[in-house]
Amino acid sequence: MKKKPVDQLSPRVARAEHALLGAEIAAHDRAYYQDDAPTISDADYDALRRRYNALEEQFPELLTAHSLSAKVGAAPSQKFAKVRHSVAMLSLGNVFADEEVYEFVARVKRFLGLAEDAPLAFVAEPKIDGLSCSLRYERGALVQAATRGDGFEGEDVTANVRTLADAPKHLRGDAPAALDVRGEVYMRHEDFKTLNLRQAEAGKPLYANPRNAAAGSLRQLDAAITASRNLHFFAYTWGEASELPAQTQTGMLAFFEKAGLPVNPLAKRCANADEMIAHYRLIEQKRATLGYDIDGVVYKVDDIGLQNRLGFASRAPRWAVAHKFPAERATTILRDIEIQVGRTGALTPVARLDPVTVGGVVVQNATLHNEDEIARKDIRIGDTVVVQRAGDVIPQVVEALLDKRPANAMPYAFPHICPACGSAALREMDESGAADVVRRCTGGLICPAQAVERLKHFCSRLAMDIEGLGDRQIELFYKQGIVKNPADIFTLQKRSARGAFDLTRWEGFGETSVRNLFVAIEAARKPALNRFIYALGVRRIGETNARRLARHFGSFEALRAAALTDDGLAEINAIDGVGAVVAEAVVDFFREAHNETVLDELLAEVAPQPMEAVAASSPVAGKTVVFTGSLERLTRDEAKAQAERFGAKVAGSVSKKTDLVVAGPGAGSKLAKAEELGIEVISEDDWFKRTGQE
DNA sequence: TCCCCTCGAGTTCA
DNA sequence: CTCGAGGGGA
Repeated sequence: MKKKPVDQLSPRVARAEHALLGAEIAAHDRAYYQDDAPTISDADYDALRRRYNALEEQFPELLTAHSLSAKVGAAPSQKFAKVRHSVAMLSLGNVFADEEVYEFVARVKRFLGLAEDAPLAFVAEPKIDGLSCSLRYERGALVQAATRGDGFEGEDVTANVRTLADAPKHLRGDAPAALDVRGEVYMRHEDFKTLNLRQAEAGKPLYANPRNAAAGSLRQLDAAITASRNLHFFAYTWGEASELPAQTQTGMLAFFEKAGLPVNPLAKRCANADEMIAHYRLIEQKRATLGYDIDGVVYKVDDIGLQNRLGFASRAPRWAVAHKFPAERATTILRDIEIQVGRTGALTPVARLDPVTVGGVVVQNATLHNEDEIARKDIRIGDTVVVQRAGDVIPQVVEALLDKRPANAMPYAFPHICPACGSAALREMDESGAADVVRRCTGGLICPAQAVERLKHFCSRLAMDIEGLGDRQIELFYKQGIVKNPADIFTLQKRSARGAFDLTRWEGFGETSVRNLFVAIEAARKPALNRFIYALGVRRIGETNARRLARHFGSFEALRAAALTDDGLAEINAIDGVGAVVAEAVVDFFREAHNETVLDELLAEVAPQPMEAVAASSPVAGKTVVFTGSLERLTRDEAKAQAERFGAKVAGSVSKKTDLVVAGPGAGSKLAKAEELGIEVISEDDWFKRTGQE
């Protein structure tokens, strides 16, 4: 059915269609997000969405009728219980080039204090493109299975995993009292094909790729459906274990195999980087004939003792890395370049593309990063461009194909005024005269785009976490003029009661949802100090720096008072991890006259909670430690990593700020200095005892 | 002064 | 998830 262009509709017809579309999209959203069973194709869904948005653009009054917005991205499915992983399921670092593999090996050796040419064995195994799962075995019996989730908490899919032939109910032979077996649930190509044929016959939607099919099949309410999907499993690592049956990765794989768990046959022990890369090439060659999807090769240090010594950097283990196959690419036409204005005024160019499938996903937008990026790649509107999904997720424009460029294509002129408020958009210079890569709107307080983005940030999950005040609601409230700054959120109810406006008459805000919104707002009146500081959106103050400030000052008043004095600037600057630039940003924020007013208004409504004193969770927390002499059980890097894990700060030299010196044999001047200053000196063994490691 | 790591900010899609 | 830049150790 061909629909009339939106600009030919009467407002009445538009309203009716908008309402119908809203209901339809909401139903699809529910099917997709909550039931894991999309009822239409992505393309059809996108068409509905586009039409819906076009209606709103043409008839802005429809924005008040937003029954849809409240539901999008709403609470995840409740049908699976949550499972907390006792050992987190982390992701891996990625490398793409051979060169980086050599660097990885060198980095590992350096951390372990090994010579460059010292022997060190790794295991190389295919990286299966499925979904990670943790299978808990107690006394050899499968008792629970959980998805990865966010790495810390997943979903309980025990009933479904029990239907997998690859997941034995009982392990063969001797098994530890408790063992989390981890691996990948995946679907083979032939099963994927059969499944989609069946879906098509039943008039059901097709799965985009085997991974989605595996994910959709595992997260079924009815385990009988999972059983019919013929999912497979490879074991390749473990989480919590009462005891380990082996001391190496290869040993563990052998144990898995003996216990009746499938292990990928292409896992191979390699003596050095050259062998690892050779095995990568071999796997790459076999990729097409494996019968299942893989997206790279994983290298792990074989020795588990060494794995433990290496430990984890912030997000990923130091002892493993994924060598990814080159990202899949596609070509499409760049129709337009749109400029978005961020909370800090940053102008970000986004490419609007003709829809194209890349790696099983339809891509229509891709970030172009910044002005220089567009110029460097000489990307022009109308160009045929190559698109890839970086790290498998974020689409990016790789290059423009010059031989397909339309003759009239002009170099892209990046706007020098803000598209939202018309203010000049400038690139800040640092002292050396180098221009910042980002061009920023200077409209600051008068720019509506920045104001809205700041409000969204204020309400967001990691900040004030006000449920019911999502992006759409904030845009609406701002547009309607009832929320202009953060304090306005907290006076909504009062003003509503006075009859300044009636939310319940705005479609999409029934009495219940308005009541819930007000409850959520009330609940946000006593935020944790760190969240409150983060919510203010001070430049350069993200989650971590906000926490550092909160911990140091303990109360908002203390922070604010300090920011207004010169000594305060120095004090902020002295906080570990906070330097001159960040301290300056904090002080600038509090000294801005408009911010003072906004803060006063906000603090009349909200009481950020003082922080409890920094928890002394370990005996060395908060202490400054110096390691000296030759350590026999730890390398310097390890010692440092350990100390930081226990909340201590590591310094390179002994001063009166030092709390503890850990001295090995041969300690010289540092030890003497420590004794001179009367600082406590302990041995390496004492360190292990002190930190409760033995 | 250089280099490495961490942090902030911005973004996509399903 | 990635890029750029700040912070801090060498």
